[in-house]
Amino acid sequence: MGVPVSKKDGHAAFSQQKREDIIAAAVCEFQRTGFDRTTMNQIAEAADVSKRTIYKHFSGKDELFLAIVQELLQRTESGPELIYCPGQDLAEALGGHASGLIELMTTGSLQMLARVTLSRFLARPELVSQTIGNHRRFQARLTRWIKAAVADGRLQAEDPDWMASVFMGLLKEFAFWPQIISQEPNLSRAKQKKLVQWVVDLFLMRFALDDK
Amino acid sequence: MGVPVSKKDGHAAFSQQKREDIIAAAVCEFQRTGFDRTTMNQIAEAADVSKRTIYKHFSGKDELFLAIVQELLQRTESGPELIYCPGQDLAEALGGHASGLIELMTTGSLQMLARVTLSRFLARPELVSQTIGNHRRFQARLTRWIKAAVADGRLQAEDPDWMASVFMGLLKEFAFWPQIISQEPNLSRAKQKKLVQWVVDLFLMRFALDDK
DNA sequence: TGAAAAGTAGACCGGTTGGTGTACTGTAGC
DNA sequence: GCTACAGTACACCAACCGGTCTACTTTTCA
Repeated sequence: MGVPVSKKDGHAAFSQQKREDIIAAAVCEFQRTGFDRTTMNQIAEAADVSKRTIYKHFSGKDELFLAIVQELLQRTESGPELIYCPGQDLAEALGGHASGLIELMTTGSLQMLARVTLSRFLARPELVSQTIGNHRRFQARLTRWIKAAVADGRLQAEDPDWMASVFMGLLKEFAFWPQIISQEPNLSRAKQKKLVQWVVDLFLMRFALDDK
Repeated sequence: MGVPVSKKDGHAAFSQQKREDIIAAAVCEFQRTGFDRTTMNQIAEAADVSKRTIYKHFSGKDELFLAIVQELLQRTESGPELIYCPGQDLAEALGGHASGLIELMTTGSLQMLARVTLSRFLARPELVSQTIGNHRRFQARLTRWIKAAVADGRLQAEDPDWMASVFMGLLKEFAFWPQIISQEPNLSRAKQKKLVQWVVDLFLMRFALDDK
């Protein structure tokens, strides 16, 4: 059941490769045709794998989907780090983080993943709590950083979750939603930079306690 | 093909009623079970109509879906009006508009419609350009208002689309996306009010040329 | 090298579903 | 009553799809 992992590590290499091929193909096909309209045969063919092999790795279509969600979570959660250090230049730290986030959001493969999972989550809302849980999860790092900065007396003592949402909301409004929904082209480097600067500026103008 | 309209008006009344019943039922069922999992039989039963009748009105499931999207567009586009008047209190105008938007976003039936259409749009991106077109369409009114205010010398002369997106993005981040995706409860009246005030405040602090 | 594990090809099945065909009723104008 | 058209009831179909089975080959590694 689940992932077949041999006792000896080396044994899994070939198998692991197949598994990844399947996931990659599934993501691609789900994105192209949507979850319901994508057939297992289609995925097998795209992965260049026998259909039976898919069922050796995953109990069924649903588990395949879950594996994809896990992949998405892993990728977003291993995103840009953000650690608060006293005396740190706030603008610089925030700017770096924002750039990292935008980089992540503008990755083609991540966008595809996001479309697939979002589409399914909208159709079956009960899946959200079962897999992702709280959507604030995606701003946990930022929230933690803000808390530390507040505790250090450099940001206003408002609700850190609120503050993080302001920050993320602005980034997403320009660098995520239009691309995900309307398939607008990614922001150019120049526009990315301008956006980051603008958002960081706004954030600090509104929430910073000292200007330096 | 299309809507069957008899030569004599009176004749169409019954037919028209049936058509509306079908759409209403389809909306309801699509919301409950999602597009793909909703069957034509199910819709027919919910509409208290023979399945054959559905096919007399719509060529198939897809056309039924399009009719529903039209309904959604109509409802959002007949949303809160916003007209610029010289000498107008900017904060008041923006605040009123924001409240209207939030009211719309927190309507249960609209949220469900949004989920159905969004889910489908994410799965079949080509439908977006065929139906909604540009996503800025939903902020057209606000953009027009901003343009007028800029022309009147009361707002900074930045890109009005950008400014409108900042405004809308913040509202959506708190009053739309969490509810649509994670099924979070709607904002309480108090929180709504606080959000509106906060966003309007921020917007004017950043973009207004005079403070009064 | 050889046995166990993994992968393959493709036939197969049961259930579902969008959509039709058909024979019928109800109604409204001529 | 006749014609035309909307609606109805329901059997029916062809296609599809998730998943299984089987007999077979390939890979892995002790």
